[in-house]
Amino acid sequence: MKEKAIESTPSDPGARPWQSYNTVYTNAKAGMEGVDKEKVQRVVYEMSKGSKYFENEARKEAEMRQKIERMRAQCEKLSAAELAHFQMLADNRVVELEATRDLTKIWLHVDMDAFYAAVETLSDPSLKGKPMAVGSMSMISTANYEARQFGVRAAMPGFIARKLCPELIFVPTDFKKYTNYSDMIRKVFQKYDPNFLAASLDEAYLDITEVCKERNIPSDEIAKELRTTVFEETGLTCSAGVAPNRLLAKVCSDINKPNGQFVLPNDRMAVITFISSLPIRKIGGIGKVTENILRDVFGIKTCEDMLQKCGYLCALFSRSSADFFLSVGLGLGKTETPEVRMRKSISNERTFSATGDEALLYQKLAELSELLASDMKKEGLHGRTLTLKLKTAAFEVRTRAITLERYTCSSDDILKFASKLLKAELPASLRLIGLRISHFKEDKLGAPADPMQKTLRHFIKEGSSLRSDTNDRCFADDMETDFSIESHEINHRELGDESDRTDALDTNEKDCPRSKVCRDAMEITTVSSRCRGVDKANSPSAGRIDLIDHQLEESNSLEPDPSLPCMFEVGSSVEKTERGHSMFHNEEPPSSHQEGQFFWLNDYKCSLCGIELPSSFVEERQEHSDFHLAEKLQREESSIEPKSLTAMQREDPSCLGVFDLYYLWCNFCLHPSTPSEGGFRTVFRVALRDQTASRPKSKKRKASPKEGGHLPIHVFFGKMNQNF
DNA sequence: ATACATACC
DNA sequence: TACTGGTATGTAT
Repeated sequence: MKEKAIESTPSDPGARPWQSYNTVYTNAKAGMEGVDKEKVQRVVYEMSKGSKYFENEARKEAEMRQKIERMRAQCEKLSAAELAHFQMLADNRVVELEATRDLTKIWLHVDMDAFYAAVETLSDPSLKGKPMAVGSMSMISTANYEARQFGVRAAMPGFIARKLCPELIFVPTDFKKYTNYSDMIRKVFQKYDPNFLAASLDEAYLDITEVCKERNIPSDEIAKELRTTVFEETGLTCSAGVAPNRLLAKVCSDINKPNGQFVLPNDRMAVITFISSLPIRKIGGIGKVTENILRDVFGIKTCEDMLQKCGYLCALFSRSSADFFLSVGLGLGKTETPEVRMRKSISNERTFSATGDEALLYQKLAELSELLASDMKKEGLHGRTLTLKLKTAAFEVRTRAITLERYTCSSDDILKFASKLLKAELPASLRLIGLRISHFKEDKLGAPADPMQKTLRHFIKEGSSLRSDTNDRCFADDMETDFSIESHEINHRELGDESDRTDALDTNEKDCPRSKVCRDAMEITTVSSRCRGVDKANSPSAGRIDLIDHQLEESNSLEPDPSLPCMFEVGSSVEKTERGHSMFHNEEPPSSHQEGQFFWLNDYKCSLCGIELPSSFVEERQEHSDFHLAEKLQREESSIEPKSLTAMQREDPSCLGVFDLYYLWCNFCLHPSTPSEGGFRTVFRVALRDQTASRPKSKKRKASPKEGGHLPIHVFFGKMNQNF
């Protein structure tokens, strides 16, 4: 009796189960061309099979299949009339979208090659040439190109990666390091487009239209030059894509990765040709699920297919989704630089080994609340909507949200409501808890909501270029606080000690380019005012405001360094006292520091001598700022809490309130590394000089006349990272 | 306004 | 042993 051997073929659904287990990291990435994909998939499958994670992935996959089936059915039950209707709608929309095509801009997308891994290789050159991954056994952030040859990829758990590549070297992530390098490359980007858009630590979009025009250099040479400069500055390679819009530029930067570039000319036919054969998955915003849906429901594989099926797309998707798909089909994308990019939420989450221990869970929640509140304070954010995120031991994600009566940034509030939300979900075995705050406070006009809060405008002379006439409505005339405005020219001497002042600056100029910057800043007209409306000596509002009005655009000499957001003055501005602390509170400043000289802190490191702040300094300052904030809030009760900058304040810093400034000083200056995300658009710099505090017993400095409980603030206008 | 899903790095 | 963390946005209710 002859029986046919049961032979598995690729069409047998159960024969090669690994083929159907696709995750983000089984997808191809730059540098994975020669990889045995079949083998990688098999290993990934074998390592994952049977786990909770795997089961959840299977569940998600099934849901996706269901969705696809639903949409298929929807397609089929479309009548001929309906189809004709949507087809017409779609055709019209395509014409409308085509009319928006803008080929006048040249966008460049820069993407560092294996950024984290490359940085780590710089710090430890022995890693060069060896397969290496940044991350842990749980998760890999980045793999270098050697590791990618084994199928090891970002977003792959380390233990699977090790299976694929037993000799793989793991390096733990060190965000501080990457942020440092990120600041360096952004400094380069800024030269080509001061308003460039940072997409992440290692990616940015630059509008190079102007540079190309001004220097009369083709875009490919600009790209080449930029990449060379980045390499010279950092030793890191990057790839670039040039195209008429950001969507295409992003696609282009991936084409000749690593260490390459691709230019798509500003020509409609070139764009159409380019896009037509492009697989939709290459487009940013189209991920695994969308790819599957578009392929399995509509048979769409390339961007060209989007236009082919535009009638169906308009029939089955929302307006915004359909528009996006049609735009992709036309090769359209954003070409303008957004005015301001405001953060919309802030969150944190932690994964831990799954537990149902409620005390433990509440403890984690408390930790997250503290963390979140502190992050919010750093950015001056106040939000109304709190979202609790949970991941069960089975990897199911749940979110529970509540919108509060009033805005808050207090960890007590957060914990209180987060606990309520959590309580309703217990008992549960959880492996992750997260908290998010959104719905931030911002009144549309960007004015301080506190009528008692003086804005910088109050301290600016009539006719000053910073004064904008449009907004006097913000400030009632009947304010109790009275500011006597005294205006005077200010020179070096007034800001520092009498002795050796000029010499100090001159001697140090070569070694410390910063000192030049500061000297220029000091040669500017100052307006100072005195507030006597608030009695408390310590109150931030009882300060004398010294406003140094300065037009950055007209003076390149004050070009601020975005990676050095915080400025202090040796010997006077930063001292260890009740309300101020010095880097050098237990010792004399190093000899490289001159009395009255300004220096800059970057990641708590001094720009002059590189000395690092003692951690006690950081902690003390944190407490200090919290103390004052709490005190202020308590005192002000009803009204106004400090906040992040509004669009208007960015535009016109004279809208800034005194409390806002104080807040910025407390919470921003103390966290100089905070603003490294995002571009460089914001318009000013703040430093506070506390003359009321008692002087340390420094031999170099005699106690200077006290200012009778006033708290002077120096404000330097200049460009700065937009995210603070 | 809330819940959940998708996407990106 | 072990499958992240932070932000934005779309979709559905």
